[in-house]
Amino acid sequence: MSKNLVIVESPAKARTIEGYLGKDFVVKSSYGHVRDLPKDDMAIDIQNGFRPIYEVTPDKRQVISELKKLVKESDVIWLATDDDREGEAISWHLKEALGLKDDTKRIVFHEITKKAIQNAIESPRLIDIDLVNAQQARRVLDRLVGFELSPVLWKKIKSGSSMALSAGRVQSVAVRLIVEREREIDGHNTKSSYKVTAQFIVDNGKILNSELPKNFSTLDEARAFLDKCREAIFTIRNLETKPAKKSPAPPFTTSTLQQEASRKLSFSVLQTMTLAQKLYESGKISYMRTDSISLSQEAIDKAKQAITSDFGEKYVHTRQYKTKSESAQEAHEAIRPTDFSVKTAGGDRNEQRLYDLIWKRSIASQMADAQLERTTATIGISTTPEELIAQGEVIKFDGFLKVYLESTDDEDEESKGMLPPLSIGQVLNLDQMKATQKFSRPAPRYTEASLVKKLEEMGIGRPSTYAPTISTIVKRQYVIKEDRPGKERDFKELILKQGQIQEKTGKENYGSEKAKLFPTNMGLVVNDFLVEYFEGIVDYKFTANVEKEFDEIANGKVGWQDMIQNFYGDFHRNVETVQGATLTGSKPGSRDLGIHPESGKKVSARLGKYGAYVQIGEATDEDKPQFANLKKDQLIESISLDEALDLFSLPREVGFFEDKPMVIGIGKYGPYVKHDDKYVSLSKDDDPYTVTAERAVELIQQKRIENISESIGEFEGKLITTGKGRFGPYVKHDEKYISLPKGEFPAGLTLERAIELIQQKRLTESNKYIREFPENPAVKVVNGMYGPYLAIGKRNIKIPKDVEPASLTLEDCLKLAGDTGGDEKPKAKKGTKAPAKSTVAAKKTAVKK
DNA sequence: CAGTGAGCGAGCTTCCGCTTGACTT
Repeated sequence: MSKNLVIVESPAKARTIEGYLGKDFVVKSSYGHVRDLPKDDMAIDIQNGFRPIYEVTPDKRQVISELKKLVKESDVIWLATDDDREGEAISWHLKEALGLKDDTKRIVFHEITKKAIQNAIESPRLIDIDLVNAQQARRVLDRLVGFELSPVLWKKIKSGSSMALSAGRVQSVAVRLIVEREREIDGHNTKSSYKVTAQFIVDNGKILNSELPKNFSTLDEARAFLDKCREAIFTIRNLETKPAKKSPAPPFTTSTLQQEASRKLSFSVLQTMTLAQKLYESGKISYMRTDSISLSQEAIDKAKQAITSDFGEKYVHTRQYKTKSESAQEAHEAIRPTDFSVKTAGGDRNEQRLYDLIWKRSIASQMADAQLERTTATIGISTTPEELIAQGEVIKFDGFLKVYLESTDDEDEESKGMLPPLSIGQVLNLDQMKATQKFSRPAPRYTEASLVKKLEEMGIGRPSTYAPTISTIVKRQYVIKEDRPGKERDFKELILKQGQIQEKTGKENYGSEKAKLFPTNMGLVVNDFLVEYFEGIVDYKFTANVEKEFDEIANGKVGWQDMIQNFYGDFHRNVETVQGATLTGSKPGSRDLGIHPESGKKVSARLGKYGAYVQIGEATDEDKPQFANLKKDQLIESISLDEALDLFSLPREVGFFEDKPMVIGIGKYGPYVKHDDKYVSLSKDDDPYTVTAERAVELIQQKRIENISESIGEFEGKLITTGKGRFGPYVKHDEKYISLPKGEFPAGLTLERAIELIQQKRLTESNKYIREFPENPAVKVVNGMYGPYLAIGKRNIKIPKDVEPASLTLEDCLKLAGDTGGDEKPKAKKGTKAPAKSTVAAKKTAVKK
């Protein structure tokens, strides 16, 4: 009986598969990639065919050493990493790192079913070195681009270790999309037109809504039309009923899951992925990082069963969806429940909500089309050839909509409702007709999820990187995700009622944004720089083009080094040129705004180390130039001279309080009110440029209240006091301090609330220590944020999953401490700095062993 | 705790893609 070791990428997958394979098989996981280029060194021998110098990733050393042990004990090794470019490379790296033979068995499967695994075991192949080379080309290209481009930004735009700038094939395009969308919106020319709608009352008091297919471009035209309708007779000229159908959407991929969870549940892409990961680890859903929309036959059969038992057989319509995406690699199934008969996922509320979404979408994908009937009524007007149109929709058979209709949070599909009974020739009674001014809208700003959608459409990035890419561009402060209030505008409306036309002006709010991505000044500057000097890299088609070349490598038609050489020549020359050149034109991120009307000095907006600012005068002037920061949200490229000069109105006196002046300013720690030599920070919602004296007084008084400690009552015979200390506002009772939760202040704190907080704190305290030992008070079993751990003196030791923390004895604890005890190696100090790196990393070829 | 931005230059930073568990009041 031979012993088998199967290596997959994910531990959850390993657990499942082990169950399918029986006793002779041990299934372990590599936890993703095990070797990579070192983090802080180019590690590519450019002179020698771009030879990459890999190392076992530090956090994978243990994985590798454990796998090595198992390899020794096994007769047959099966490399079962994902069936895509990265997966093939992981197998190859495993082979190299574990010292396996070239003929090690490589197996692949696209679904985690017993049958699929057994089939795979029956038809092993060898590692596909061409595919591995395509991955190496991808890796080397990304490293070259990232590690040569980023330093150009440090040199030409801003350097500094905190919030370092960076550029890369994926992130820079993501930023570009956001920047260009913002400019599109900025340049949008709002046009208005007048939309005509009419409401009729039919025999039995029911209402018929209709509209004119065309809009009028001016108020006068709209008025002329309504004028004609004043005395008109309205007749049904035509009634047409057509069957229609709606089909369900395919089951989720990573990207569509992120979009839907964003729209329906308002989750961020990171939140969605974290929840999905939990569902995956607890065995509730299939793998969540996938670009495939197909389901295993087994899953389809199970879905069919579930639909039949829940809704009946006529609701079943199984389908196999095929991806339209060229970049899809389809190593996994679409995202689906592992068991369709399970409707609850356990875990917290949001896990359940996400699971519900996945369940519904997967089930719906295997359900019948909805059958509809659309009725169109054409309404003639006796005084003009124009016609009004009324449309209604009736669901004849709900099909998959049954699953969606159950959901309360589905609002994207507004149903049109039914038309009242009508007949041709019927004369209608006009209740009122309106011509309402409508404004054209610019393209919408990106949300995280719509950005992911766009990137996916362009074939940029992978399911595993969508969420991290967004984190990167936010962390670099190229973009910011936030809400912004809208503006108000007037709109005109003409109303025809009882033969009279009335003109009305209404107000509407427009342009308010929620959780949208906006470019920052830094994002604009870095993007413009890259577009100007490295257009080839931030070109939207760059990834698509290199992907084609990677495919050729994978097909064995092109050598990977040749491909990289071909790319690198021009790219590197360009890097050198831009590095060395004094940039033509003005410094990136600088813009002249005009002349200061009083002093005649030049006014300019620039990007500095601390952000964007406006400067009056030149550094070379006799007297020093004056500076002022731009407000949050103000962009260098769009600030006007007036807005810029307005920034110099700080610090300003807003008024007096208790005979002393209050001064508003902006300091190192943000906007403040200074009064009686004491500073009070403004709140986030206060604009220092417009804040009033009343508000300033309020802030000063609020601060006083917070700082004064006062007793608010007694509890268990001891005083409860509130106050503000080093760590913020607190409640104190029995010599113990409790920090107030965010948003709560001592000022409004009731005795009841204070007692609640004290009891809450006791509860968590009592839950915290799972076990204590009177014999040895230094040893405790503690419930920590990341699970139970053992605290012995100053050391903390994680308690293994298979140990029940509540039943540990003191001896167990000491043993646990002894097992994992002490031999922590001090990290080898990073070598004293190597001689200055030449521009290329040729030197690093010196063997690393 | 309540000012800084240029320039002089050393020394710091960085990519994309695959995975989860390490941080502990």
